Amino acid sequence: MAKNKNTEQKIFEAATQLFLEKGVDRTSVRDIASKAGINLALMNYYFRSKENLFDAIFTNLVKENTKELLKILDSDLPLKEKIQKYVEAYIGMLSANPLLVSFFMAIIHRSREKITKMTAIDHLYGTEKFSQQLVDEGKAGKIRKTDPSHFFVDMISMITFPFAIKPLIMDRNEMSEEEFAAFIEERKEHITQMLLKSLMPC
Amino acid sequence: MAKNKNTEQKIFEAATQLFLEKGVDRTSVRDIASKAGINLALMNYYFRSKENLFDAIFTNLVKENTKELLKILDSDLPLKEKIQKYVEAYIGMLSANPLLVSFFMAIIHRSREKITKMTAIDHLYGTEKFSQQLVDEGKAGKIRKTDPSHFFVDMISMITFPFAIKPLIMDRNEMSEEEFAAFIEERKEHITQMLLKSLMPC
DNA sequence: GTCTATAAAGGGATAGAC
DNA sequence: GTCTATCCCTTTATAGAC
Repeated sequence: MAKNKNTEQKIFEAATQLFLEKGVDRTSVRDIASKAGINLALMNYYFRSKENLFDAIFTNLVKENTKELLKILDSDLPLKEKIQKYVEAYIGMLSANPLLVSFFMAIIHRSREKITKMTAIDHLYGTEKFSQQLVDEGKAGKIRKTDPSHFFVDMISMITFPFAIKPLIMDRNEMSEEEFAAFIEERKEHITQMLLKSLMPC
Repeated sequence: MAKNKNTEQKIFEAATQLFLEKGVDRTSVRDIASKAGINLALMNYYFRSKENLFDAIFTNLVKENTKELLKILDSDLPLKEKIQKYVEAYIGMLSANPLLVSFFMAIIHRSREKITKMTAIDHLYGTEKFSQQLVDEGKAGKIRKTDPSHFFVDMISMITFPFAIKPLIMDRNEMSEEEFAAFIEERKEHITQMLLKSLMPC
């Protein structure tokens, strides 16, 4: 841990990394203190409890990583361009944070009860303007009439799911890390085409 | 727990249910013993350790629930019919076991290191015959030339991912359990059409 | 095969000195 | 704000009686 950070930051960053890698329930407060280079009493001093620290980290991870994505969805870009930009930005973000999806999936299972009460999830599933755009263009006959709920689910499924099952994909296709990265890179164009094709009236 | 089961079964079934609901790391051996109506020493007598019990349960869950799906993928059905049957059977199976995907996602995160060594995952990602079929029909000009790796990932992403994020979908779309079930039911036809359309030469 | 009792380790959290 | 020492609880696993 770098010295030019305050203690709170050091704890926060050490815990973030450990939670992402080992999972919340397999990371002890002692692990966090050790990685942060402090003692375990300080975690309680700054964050009151491990669960409270987890809440803060979860919120931060969601907000930090979805900012750009929400901007795209809420922009005035034309529909097809918006889809292309969103897919590209989302996959780009996940490539830079390859454990994020798997971690979120684990958290949804772990914290089913409280997750919908955490306001951060607003950032994970924002569709209002985008949905309206889909409906409008469907009515105008520019695209095939499309149910926005299904379309949005299709889109985020194809974008994110491969990251969640990365170990399986790599193993079954005998891929190296580089090959997996290339596979994911291919999906930017692949998913965009798939989605746009589904919108075509034909 | 029913009395007409032997102790090993009672432990196995109690643990399966608890692991699915609370997660492996949030379930204690005491929880399992209590739910099974026995004492905690018997878990070690029959399964040696909690981790060993988990391995057995994971393997069983995968094998039991993928049997029919593999049969379809390995059958001699024509491609389009096979896709339709697979999507329908997969969604049907997951609707009957709504926590399965979320549990698997959590396990992939928890057990990244050993998961590819567990032979059960062969059952989760079997594509040989199906891949060949896609390649063959592409060469024959019956469908658009299609990369089977991407196609298979698209398919299982759209089928399974919505179950993993069920709490988010329900919350953001203000759905009841029944409405979510209906949404999922709609996806059988929706996903099939989406996949078939992507194969069309047009 | 099933039980009680307990060992041995690790967990989160806090008291109190500095 | 940071530390050491410690409390107290829960965990997994085992020993040994029945």
